[in-house]
Amino acid sequence: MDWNKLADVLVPDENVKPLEYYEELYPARDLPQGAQVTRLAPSPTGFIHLGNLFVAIANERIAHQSGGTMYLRIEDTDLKRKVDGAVDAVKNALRYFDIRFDEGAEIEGATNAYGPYYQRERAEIYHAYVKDLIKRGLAYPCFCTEDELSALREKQTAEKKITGYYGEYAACRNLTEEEIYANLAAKKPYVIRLRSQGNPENKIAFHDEIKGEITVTENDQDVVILKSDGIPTYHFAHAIDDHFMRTTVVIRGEEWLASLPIHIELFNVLGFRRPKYGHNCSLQKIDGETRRKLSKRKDPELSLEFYRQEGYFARAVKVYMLTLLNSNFEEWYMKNPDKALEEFKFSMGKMGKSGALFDLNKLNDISKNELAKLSAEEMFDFLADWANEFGTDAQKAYFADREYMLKILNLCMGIGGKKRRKDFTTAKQAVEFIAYFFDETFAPEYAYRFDNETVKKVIGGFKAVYDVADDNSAWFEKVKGVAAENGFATDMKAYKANPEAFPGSVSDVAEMLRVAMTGLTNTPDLCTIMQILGAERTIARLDKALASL
RNA sequence: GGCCCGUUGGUCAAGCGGUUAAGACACCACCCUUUCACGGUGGUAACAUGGGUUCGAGUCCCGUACGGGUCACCA
Repeated sequence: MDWNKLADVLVPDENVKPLEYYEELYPARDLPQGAQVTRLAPSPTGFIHLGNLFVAIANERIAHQSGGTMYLRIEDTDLKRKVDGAVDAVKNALRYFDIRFDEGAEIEGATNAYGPYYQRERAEIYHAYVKDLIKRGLAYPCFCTEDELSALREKQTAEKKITGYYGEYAACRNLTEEEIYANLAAKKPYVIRLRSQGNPENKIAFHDEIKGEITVTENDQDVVILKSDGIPTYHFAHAIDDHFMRTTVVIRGEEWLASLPIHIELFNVLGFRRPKYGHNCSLQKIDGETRRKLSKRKDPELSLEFYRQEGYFARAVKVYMLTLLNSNFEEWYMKNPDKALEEFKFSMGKMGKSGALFDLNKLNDISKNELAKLSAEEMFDFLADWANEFGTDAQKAYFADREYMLKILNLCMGIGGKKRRKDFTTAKQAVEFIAYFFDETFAPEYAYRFDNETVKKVIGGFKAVYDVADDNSAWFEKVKGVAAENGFATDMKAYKANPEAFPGSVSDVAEMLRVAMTGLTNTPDLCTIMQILGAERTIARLDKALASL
């Protein structure tokens, strides 16, 4: 077999440059000692979810805290899945979470010296190396059809053999020169496969940056490296691109662990030095009885876009991701609540070895705490931005009167008090929560824990003495007065000591008034709410509540 | 099914041969309290399982079970 001739026929010289050319075009990066080069390499499906962000944050930290570089590469080798605008979607989603790329696809102002960053535009490089492999007898054309391959798979399954294209099953591996040229002359479509030299009996010890020492078996699959359209498969593109883009660390989901043997062989055969790998466990979710990894298809609610729509505070999501990513982050953050997240020393070794279950409770708690750090003005902007993009018209209108809204926010956030309140978890929830401050959206569902007669007496009694000019203590004295008139305990200690002696306490009286005013049982200080609403609307609401009884 | 990875409270998790087995979220109770919150204190609750090794095992080894991942001209 004349491999040189075959290589020339399959990949004519005029289509590629000598291999040294590429090595010179993409020289080793000039970076300080220890600096890491990482990347995010999504396929442009337009869908980016929490798992992507999870990996992105890890890659970003590893690169930037070492003084290195992170770039964005687009794995668009599968045109069936390509979606227009997907690259912008990825960039926007990540920018929302403050993940910045130093170079790569669509990254303006960067040198982008290692591009192109779209794999489809890198065909020439792949072809040059495919040609080299063919010359060396390490790759060959395969003319098997899809039907033949699935027939093979069925046969192997029936015989309980390992499925795949390997060894004796690799029919095209040993095609004669005549057969190959005949097939080519007949214009049969073909792919290029690797002629694997491995033996799965051989185990290789491998150090994974996250999982530690693991064992992998040698690859013996003659995997496709170039598809019939001349575009490489992921495996081949990964080896070529991460070599020439001079990636030093590849952090990717653990679903790639299974194909690591292929990648190891590819790097060996190409004569490239491997990057370090860290295979990180995928985020999981409970699906009925079982837990499983987050999937694009099944979990659209875990799309990053979902978090924007819900109005999650970006920093909160990031903090949550970090607590899942590095087990010692949470402790560090508790000790250093005011430091920049970037000051935390991120380490791959601290990444979990088993998949974490996504916990909305925890995220919500973090969100409340993060949001409680904002000023009223910052909160205004955050909520207004969300409402403008996702809110109803009525909700957008909330923000027309800035002074009024700031009063509400100061109250709801507990600004000026000893301790901040933590009523808000997301922009959406917050905007819905404050709906009762606006008559257009005030739609109470009164639910009292006392009978109508009592409620009527309480609300009526309070209305009779209410004066908008009262300060907080005068106001509360009146609430107590109403309580006393109706036999309710005005002293919590006395009430607790002997609850049977009273129908309820001031607390219950306040709750009735609160429900009447807001429709809710948990709102900030009622007195201030009445002040913000003003005398006229307060009376109107009390009347409305009375009327409903 | 083959191969790989994993298994500490409901959830996230510390732990690297000797601990009363941390902490956070959630939950419960109590305290504080001028209503709602915030906050504080305390509580319930865990090493999948069977064998080894060892004076001693959550920690090391082997098996079992269970869970996850993967076996494409998708990434």
